[in-house]
Amino acid sequence: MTEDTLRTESIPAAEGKEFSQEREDIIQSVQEQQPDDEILYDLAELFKVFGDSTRIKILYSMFENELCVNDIARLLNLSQSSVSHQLRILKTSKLVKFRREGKSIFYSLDDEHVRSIISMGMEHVEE
Amino acid sequence: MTEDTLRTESIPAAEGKEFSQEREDIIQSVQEQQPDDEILYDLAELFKVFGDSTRIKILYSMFENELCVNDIARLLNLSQSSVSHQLRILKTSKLVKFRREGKSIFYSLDDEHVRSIISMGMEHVEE
DNA sequence: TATACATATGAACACTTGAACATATGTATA
DNA sequence: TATACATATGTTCAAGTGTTCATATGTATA
Repeated sequence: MTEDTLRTESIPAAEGKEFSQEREDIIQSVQEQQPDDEILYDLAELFKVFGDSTRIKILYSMFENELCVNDIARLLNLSQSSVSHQLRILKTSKLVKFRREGKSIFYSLDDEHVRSIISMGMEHVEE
Repeated sequence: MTEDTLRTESIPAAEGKEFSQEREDIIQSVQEQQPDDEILYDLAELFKVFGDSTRIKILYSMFENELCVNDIARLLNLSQSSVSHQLRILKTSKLVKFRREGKSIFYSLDDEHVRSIISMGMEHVEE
């Protein structure tokens, strides 16, 4: 029973449980279920966009209304530049859409996913 | 018609649309609907936790199985230290729970909210 | 209790990022 | 087209953050 060089894992041979092999199987199973790294990377990038209080405030302000940049800036007491920068990020992530009306540009949430994600998060926070 | 000093807003008096006042009303309405800053701050903090690819990978690996620190480290090819650090963040945010079994500590997703949030994000990403 | 194993923690460092400021672009009107 | 308004963009900088390395704590067994 000299399995010392088999692998680095501890195998409690006395108990005969083969604990390590069980873990290996689970790890392999998880590995197969795990989405591609690229997708998980994109997923993290998505949440990263939600992970800033300024952007969350902006998103929430558009929960039921479309608003123009200046509206948001005054509403949240932010500089126009800051709002515009953040809106660009939200635009890039396809979280908001926009339409032009004269000199103003009206922004609104892009789809129901956005509302759902925020709502889910809210439920978790409000516990 | 010298309304120059009234306010900085442009009021197209010619059209008589009182555009500015309409915006003011909307802004006030949104302001009343907006949750407290503190809540939105917490919400952003929550999403911030999801907004890191390492943590997302860790969370996803526990989607259907409980795993110990070492499992995760090998599975995702991360250092034990890094996993432990990230798990602490996930623990603090109440996204994962854990139980001890001998020398190992098994982690798993804390509740269905976590799964829901990830799934919602996935839907958005997979478009 | 001495040892090995599993996990947690602390400190240092490189990297990322949001805010501010200045400026550019785009649009409507006189 | 000159002007004013609305929005967008580029740059700089301070603050925040993930990883690594070293080390500490906790647990089981000889």
